[in-house]
Formats: sequence, C-alpha cells, structure tokens
Amino acid sequence: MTTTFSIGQLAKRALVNIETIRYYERRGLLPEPSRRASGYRQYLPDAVARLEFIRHGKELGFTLTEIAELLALRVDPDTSCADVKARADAKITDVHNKIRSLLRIEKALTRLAAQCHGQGPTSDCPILDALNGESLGR
Amino acid sequence: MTTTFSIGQLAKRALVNIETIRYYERRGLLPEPSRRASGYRQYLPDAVARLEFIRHGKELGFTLTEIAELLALRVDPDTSCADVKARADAKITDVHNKIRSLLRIEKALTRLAAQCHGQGPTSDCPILDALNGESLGR
DNA sequence: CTTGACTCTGTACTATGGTACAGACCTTAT
DNA sequence: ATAAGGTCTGTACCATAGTACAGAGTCAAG
Repeated sequence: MTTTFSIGQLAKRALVNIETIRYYERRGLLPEPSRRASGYRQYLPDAVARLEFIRHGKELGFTLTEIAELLALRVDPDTSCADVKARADAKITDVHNKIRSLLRIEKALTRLAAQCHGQGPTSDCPILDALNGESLGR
Repeated sequence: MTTTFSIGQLAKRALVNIETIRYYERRGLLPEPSRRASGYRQYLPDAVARLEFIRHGKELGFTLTEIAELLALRVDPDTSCADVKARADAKITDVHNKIRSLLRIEKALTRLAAQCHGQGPTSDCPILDALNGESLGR
C-alpha cells in the first residue's frame, strides 16, 4: 500500500501554505489529486517533489506561468532539451536586463544622496531638486 | 489671467494617460484641481511639474506610495533634508538587495544553461534535473 | 443646432502570487 | 458521543500600477 497525504500533511512536508497548494492546483501547476469518499484530497509522495520543482523555479526567477510551461515541456514527448534551454536563455536575458536597469537606478540614487549634506530644510534638498528637474538616470 | 489646462491637455503635455492622472488624484499624488461650472477639472501649469516629479521618482525606483511621502515631506515645514536623504538611502539599500538577488539568480541560471547541450529529450535535460534536485542558487 | 470630441463618475478588470474568510462537512481522539 | 481540529467550495481581499468601459453630461466648430 502506498502512503498518501492529506493536503495539510503535504503542506507541512513541502513547507507551503495549504491555500497555496489549492491555488497551484487552480493554476494548473499541480495535477488534481484523487479524492477520498469524503472529498478530501489525497496526495502521493511525488507531490512533494512537484512542489519543490515549483519552488526551485521561483528561486530562479521564473513566474508561475513559466513554471507551468516547463512542467508541460517535461511531459510532452515532442519537446527536446533545446526547448528548455531556450526558455532558460530567455530568462537569463530577462534577468540581465533587470539588473542593468537596477544598476542605473542605483547609480543615479547614489549620486543624488552624495550631493545631499543631509542638513537644512527640504527647500534646499538636492534630491527633491533633482526630482523636480529635467533629466534623471541618463 | 493664468493659463489653465483640461485633463486631456495636461495628459498630452505630461505624456501621461488621462486615466492615470485621475488615478494619481485618487492616490493623493496630485492635489484635487479646481473645477469648471461643468465639473471639468482645471489644471494650472504646475501640474505638469508635479507629474514630472512623479515620473522621475518612478525612474528612481520609488513606489507611488513612497513618492507621495516625498511630496508630503517637501511641503511639511517640520521636516528636513535629512528625512529625504534617509529615504533615498533606504531605497539604495533596497535596490542593492534586489540586484544581489538577481545576480545570484543569473549565476545559477547561467551555470545550468552551460550544462545543457541543448540536444536530446527532456528526460535528459540537466536544467529540469536541477529543478527537481535539492539545492539551487547556493 | 447638431455632431463629434471631450469629460464626468463609478465600477470592473488586467497581471502577479497568493491570503483570508464563511459556512458546511469530515475525521480523530478521548 | 462529543469536541477539536482538518478540509471542502466559493468568494473576496491584499498590494502594485494602472486600464477599460458604460452611461451621462459638456464643449466647440461648422
């Protein structure tokens, strides 16, 4: 006989909220589990692995939608490893652009903060002046 | 006599959506303008500057809530430039942490993508293996 | 004076990733 | 048998930054 879990037990094992599990099911990230006569969800141990897959994907910056796609790829016999790699590469570009944008912001903010002596009234504040002014972050 | 703008004219000048202007007003980022007898909003030229302030703040990574706070600081005679600087410094820390987190993600993704030859079925894919596996992004 | 463009309010909807109920039903331990 | 705790569905709500639209009223040009 195979061990099965209630949703609460699965939540504990996978360190996920119960509501999150049902949410993932609605989003199609978790397959609909079998049910007991009472209607209670009954999970097999592999559900834990599935939730970990999702968590790992999130740690890598994939959205839930993208994770769902990766899960679908994994199952589809017509897709190859190249499809997965293409998605990873796209995500790398994505992350890269976000980093560049944040670096630009960091630079502009640091420059402004350095100009501010941190004294006097707000009317003399170079940071507020800059927000009022023309060009930022160039 | 002072020049006044309709909401549509303001939107054009500030390169902002009309709906966005009304949204900012609801959020308290724009003061409620005077109205014509018909109820039409009537803006003074400084509204353009205010919208630019908001745009610059967004470019620096501030949320609308934070921008509202900066605007409030600017007006409050009891606050000093130091208050503004503190907010800028907090935002710098904030942006810094986001960058570090994204760099970690980028590194992990790049490592995975490098391991993937991009050929064969998904069952052999090292990226999917990693998503199934234990530790990521360490 | 009519027509088209503009504006008004209020509400609903978008995406993202969940969280928080209510009210009913089920399970488990004592 | 009963009480406590778990689970069910469905819906509403959180933050974020808007966008979309209906139905009514207004403005300006010809």
